[in-house]
Amino acid sequence: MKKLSELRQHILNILEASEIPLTVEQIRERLRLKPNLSSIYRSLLYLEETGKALSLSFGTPFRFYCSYREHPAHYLFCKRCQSIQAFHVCFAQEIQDRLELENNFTITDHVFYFTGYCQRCRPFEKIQL
Amino acid sequence: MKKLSELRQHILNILEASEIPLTVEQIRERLRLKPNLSSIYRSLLYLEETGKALSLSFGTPFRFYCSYREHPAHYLFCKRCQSIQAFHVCFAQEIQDRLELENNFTITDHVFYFTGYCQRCRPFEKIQL
DNA sequence: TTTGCTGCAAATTATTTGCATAGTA
DNA sequence: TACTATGCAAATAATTTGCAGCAAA
Repeated sequence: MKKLSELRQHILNILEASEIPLTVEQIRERLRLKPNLSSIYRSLLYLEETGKALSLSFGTPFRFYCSYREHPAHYLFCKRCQSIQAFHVCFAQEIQDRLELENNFTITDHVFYFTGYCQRCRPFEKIQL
Repeated sequence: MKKLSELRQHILNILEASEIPLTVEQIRERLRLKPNLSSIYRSLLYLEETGKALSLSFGTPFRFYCSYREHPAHYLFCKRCQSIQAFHVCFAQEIQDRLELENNFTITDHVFYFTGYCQRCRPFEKIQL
């Protein structure tokens, strides 16, 4: 019988306390006794499998994790400084039902984010390339 | 002066011919003379930097690439068989302007997909975990 | 001649896995 | 006792990088 161990519960609390998705490193920073990274990865896998958490990436090589309680949130991801802002306008539901019907698809989640340049990084936009 | 080399042009053609995003391996399959993977990665980086292509991931450890010509397309991604379907309802523009203004953010792209179970994999949904 | 593109091999990095140990019902 | 969680070290896999040779302006 699988259990929501102390570590898993702590990680879930951290995810629920954050408005934006966190990396594994950021989760570890927020844990007092620093568990092994593999334990964190395994905990996150468990939380995903039990539908308590969700992982996504913004095109970066590493993943971000968020709780379902905070979800559905949607994000602005800065391509330069990799900062994240959340916004809470969700119109996915409007088309979700139609998509499920038209495509014979069972939708469980969605991911929606914009990428670009945040306030600080706007001046650097034109410099790219 | 950087150039759209033959390889880069071929890769762009492949991306533009595909309705759904492709992995690096899938791109390589579609190229007659099989170039080195690192050359493909470098070409894709170039295409991204010049705003001709875009990469995303569906939570998988590997990335998918698509052309801007096909973009904005949006996807249904099956968590079980990893198949992709595209749909073309886009309502991002409606809120994009508002988000840019409210958050002092310059939006360049967006990524939007639903995950779940496709027609074939629906019977397996309940079996998970 | 200079600059940039490609192949090859090695390095890098996030993530996963095997195994031994510790914790818990 | 039996089962699950964790730490540690090693493995894996996608991607990146250094460098030499090649092609093009």
